Amino acid sequence: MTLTVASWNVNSIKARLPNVIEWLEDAKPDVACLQEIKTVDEAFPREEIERLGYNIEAHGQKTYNGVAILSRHPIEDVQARLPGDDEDEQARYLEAVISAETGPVRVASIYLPNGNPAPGPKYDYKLAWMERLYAHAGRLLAYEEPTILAGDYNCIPRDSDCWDMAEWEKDALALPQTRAAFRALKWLGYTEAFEQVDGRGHQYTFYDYQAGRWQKGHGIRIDHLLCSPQAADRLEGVDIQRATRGKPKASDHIPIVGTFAL
DNA sequence: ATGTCGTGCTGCGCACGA
Repeated sequence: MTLTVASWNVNSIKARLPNVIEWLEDAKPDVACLQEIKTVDEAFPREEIERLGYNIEAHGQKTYNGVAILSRHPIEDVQARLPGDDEDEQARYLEAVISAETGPVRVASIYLPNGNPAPGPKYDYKLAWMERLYAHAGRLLAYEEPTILAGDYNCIPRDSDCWDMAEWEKDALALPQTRAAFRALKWLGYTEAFEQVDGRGHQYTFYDYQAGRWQKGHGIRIDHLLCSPQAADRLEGVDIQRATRGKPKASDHIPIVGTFAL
């Protein structure tokens, strides 16, 4: 059996609904982790997506942030919010267990803080959030399950993951501390799916709407699938689905889809 | 290069976040 697990920052589920529906019909991911749904759960366009055969769990808020998990298989043990700060009201983390045919697969939909401008309180929040993710991701490894932490990490891992490092070296997405915190997740025992099966430079998942970035090929790779050993062992391929970015009313992010023998 | 989107209201243009 194969299980495909996708991550896509849709930049508003309501504004993006036609694009999301077309993508679900075309790519047919088994599991889709969405970010920046930008809506409260009550206003999530549930029926339109359920009609395509998906179960839905959402953790949203008004205007900003918001994450969701869509799955063709049953969704269990849903956990919203990243542990470690009860004061944190931003909807950036949703975790659940997917009952795949071969057994349980844990997935999380992650919208990691942007952190700009850096330095400053927003960057402090980003680094603190990454520390909380580190602590939680470490605890998840103890389950020894296939686990996929999918999301918009707002981290450019390597110089070759952007078109021009000179434009990014002082940005919260590429600062050494950001990269170190991302690497720390890997040292825990998580495998970054794209790096594992492909690893080429300049395979971008985000192109800013501004300044004709898409037309110029000026993108960055910031959407990632982090796999526990039990998921990494089953990883067969990763696809960055560039065609979605060229569609009318596209999100500024591109879906990344991992295929697992699960 | 202050360029483009999406949201929501101090609302029919603006501020904010990205």
